[in-house]
Amino acid sequence: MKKTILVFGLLILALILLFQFSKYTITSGDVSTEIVVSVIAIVFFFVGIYINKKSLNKLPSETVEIDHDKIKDLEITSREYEVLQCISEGLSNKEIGERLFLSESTIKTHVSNLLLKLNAKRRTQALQIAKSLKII
Amino acid sequence: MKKTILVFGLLILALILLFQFSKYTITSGDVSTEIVVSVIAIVFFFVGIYINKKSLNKLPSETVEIDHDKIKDLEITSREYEVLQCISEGLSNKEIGERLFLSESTIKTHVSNLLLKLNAKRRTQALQIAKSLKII
DNA sequence: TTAGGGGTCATACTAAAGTACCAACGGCAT
DNA sequence: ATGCCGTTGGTACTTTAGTATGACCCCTAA
Repeated sequence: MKKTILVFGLLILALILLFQFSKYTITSGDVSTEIVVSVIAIVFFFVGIYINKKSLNKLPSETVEIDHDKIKDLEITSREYEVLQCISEGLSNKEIGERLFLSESTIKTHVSNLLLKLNAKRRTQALQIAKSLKII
Repeated sequence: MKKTILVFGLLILALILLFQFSKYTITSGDVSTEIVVSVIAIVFFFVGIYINKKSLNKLPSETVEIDHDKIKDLEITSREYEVLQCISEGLSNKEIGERLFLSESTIKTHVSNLLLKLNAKRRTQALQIAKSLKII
């Protein structure tokens, strides 16, 4: 946090200096206007990129597109997919049953089928596989 | 793709116009230098942000930064963290033990401590919590 | 040197997960 | 209408996960 303040402080200082410098050079006529304008443009262009990168790092922005075709390829049914989503939320079979108004037996059936279709031995492995396949 | 070319074409055109406009206004002296420089700075600042966003969208860029401070805050030890990573790979306690050359008992101890520290009831829930905390 | 923390391991137990098999119902296509 | 498939649910069982407790070792800070 202190580092961020320091960086931004130096940045603003540098920009003010650049600003004053450009004013001076343009009015004095030592350097051509094109070059000064170009320098300002380039500097602020990269400042924009830098600030943008910083702000993007703070938001997570998890843009993971779900591969619906893959789900169909694996012959995962809609119910099974619902159960898979519940598993990824860390719910137990009992809790999944309560959420979907089904018995724990049914959830076990769905989970077993899911493990077969995802070729997993455990629900945690199913999660890892499903993520690598961009299913969840 | 055609859209991208169109957008960039218009952008470059606008920038050239802005460039010429700034040259004209500075040399003619109608508008103060400060304002022209400010306009150029602001415009290129946002152009930088825009270009950066565009380029970032093209790469998938799974930039999930791990929050090491959080790990320390939760008092998760290095061994426990290793076990957590193994869990996220879908390994069983036995398999984790084999990978880390430890007994299954030890893994169970670490897992239990992890669940306490992450305030989770199950390993799947621990995964979900750890992900939300940007620990894994 | 002693207390505390991290790491290791064990036993004994309960709870949850997972497997196997069976059964029933409804929709849908041949 | 006959068969397939998805969905639901059950029983019975094995395996894995998780808890509780105690023990030992090593290192480090007080």
